[in-house]
Amino acid sequence: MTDKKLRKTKQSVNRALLESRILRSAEIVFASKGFSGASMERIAELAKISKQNLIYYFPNKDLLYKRVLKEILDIWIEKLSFLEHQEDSPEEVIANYVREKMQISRLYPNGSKVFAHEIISGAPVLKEYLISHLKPQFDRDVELVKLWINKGLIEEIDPQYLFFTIWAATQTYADFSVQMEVLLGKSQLSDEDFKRAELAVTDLVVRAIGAKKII
Amino acid sequence: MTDKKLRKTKQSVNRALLESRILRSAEIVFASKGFSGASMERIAELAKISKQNLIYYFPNKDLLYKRVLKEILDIWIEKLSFLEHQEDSPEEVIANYVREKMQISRLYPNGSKVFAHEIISGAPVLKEYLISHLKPQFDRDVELVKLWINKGLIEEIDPQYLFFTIWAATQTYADFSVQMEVLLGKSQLSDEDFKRAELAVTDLVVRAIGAKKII
DNA sequence: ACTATTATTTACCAAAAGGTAAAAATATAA
DNA sequence: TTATATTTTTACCTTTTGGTAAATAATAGT
Repeated sequence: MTDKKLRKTKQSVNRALLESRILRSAEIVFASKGFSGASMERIAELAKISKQNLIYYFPNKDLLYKRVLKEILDIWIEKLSFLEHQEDSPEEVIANYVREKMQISRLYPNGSKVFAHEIISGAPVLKEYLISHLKPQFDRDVELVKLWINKGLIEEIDPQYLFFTIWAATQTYADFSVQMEVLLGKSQLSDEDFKRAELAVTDLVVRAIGAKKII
Repeated sequence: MTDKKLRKTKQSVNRALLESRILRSAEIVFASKGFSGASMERIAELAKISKQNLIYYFPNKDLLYKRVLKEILDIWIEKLSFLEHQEDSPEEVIANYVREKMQISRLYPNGSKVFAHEIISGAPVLKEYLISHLKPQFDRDVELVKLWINKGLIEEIDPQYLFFTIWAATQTYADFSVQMEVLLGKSQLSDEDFKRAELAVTDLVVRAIGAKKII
């Protein structure tokens, strides 16, 4: 008997496709309504299946919510490793970091919003994760920045608040996009807008840490 | 007959007190659960009255929500007028602006969070307000910054993105406070933390616009 | 003291929503 | 082709919740 799980049967392929379609739909609904405001009915509707069928794939709302959160966290972990490019100069590392973070806001606005809702609500689901995963990485990254300062590579700046600022300044392009659209008089932020934003934020941070301007 | 509305009878005093107690409770619940997740029952419970009694004061949830939003917007309008201190230097104006915005995050974290939930959710209630009130003020403020640049008072910087960054960097101390608490290893952010954050953000922005450091 | 107004409680309801159970339909393995 | 496993649909149930209606209590005005 061939392995049930690994064989790419018609069913297993469809299942994978459908699951990711559901996750995308869920992301959209959670982003725009928050956990409580998101209904399984609405998520199912977006995914073009029945509510009962949705429940067949994700037995309950909590589980679905956690899966959506996990997806965006996985992306962050994968792309936002501050220490991977230690050989680069501080400017390059930071510029790259800002670029990656901004890319995520661009490519995964809904996941970012779900995360934002969760944190603003007091991180009822993610608090443990923040403690066990994010904090250790944060502490390491802070140490690296301190090292840069001690070596005189960048200006004296509080590393912790530097990170908070970078996160806020990049995350805002996902979370507060509606406000920006209104203020910029556009119905949607364009690639151009994101490119300019990326430059503006990078520039601002690089200037602030006293590193040379890049370009 | 003396004016019913203006006389400070026992009832009218209690009413005012109770209404503000309700609004504070509502703010807390909307902040931590979002609009849909907030129940009238829970708000009433926090305000120590019955649900029916709550409904007597605020006939429906939408209205209550709008009142909570209005409160925080009024505070912002009152405190965040960029043009009021035109006689000051750019550094002073911006430093003052950052300080005020940070104060609001400090003093009204729940209102700030309610606003954040609303915007992240696509501003279903506030969109019109943003267009009619915020945009005009934004446009004026942007013009002032452009003037500064043209006069050579500050470095060339994109004014729009400068504002987005300031807002994000200050707002984050209200919205993402839980994340910071975890990362800083504290159960609550202290006055000291906010003071340091204020300095860090001010410093960062002031450096970035190429103005002299203030202290 | 009596009346009118305001505040609070009690009783109730309809809609929404998460979820269970089981039948029916479809696909896969032999 | 037939038995088995997977997927989808149908029917239904319970809890939560925003809200209505009306009775009761408390306060204010005369």
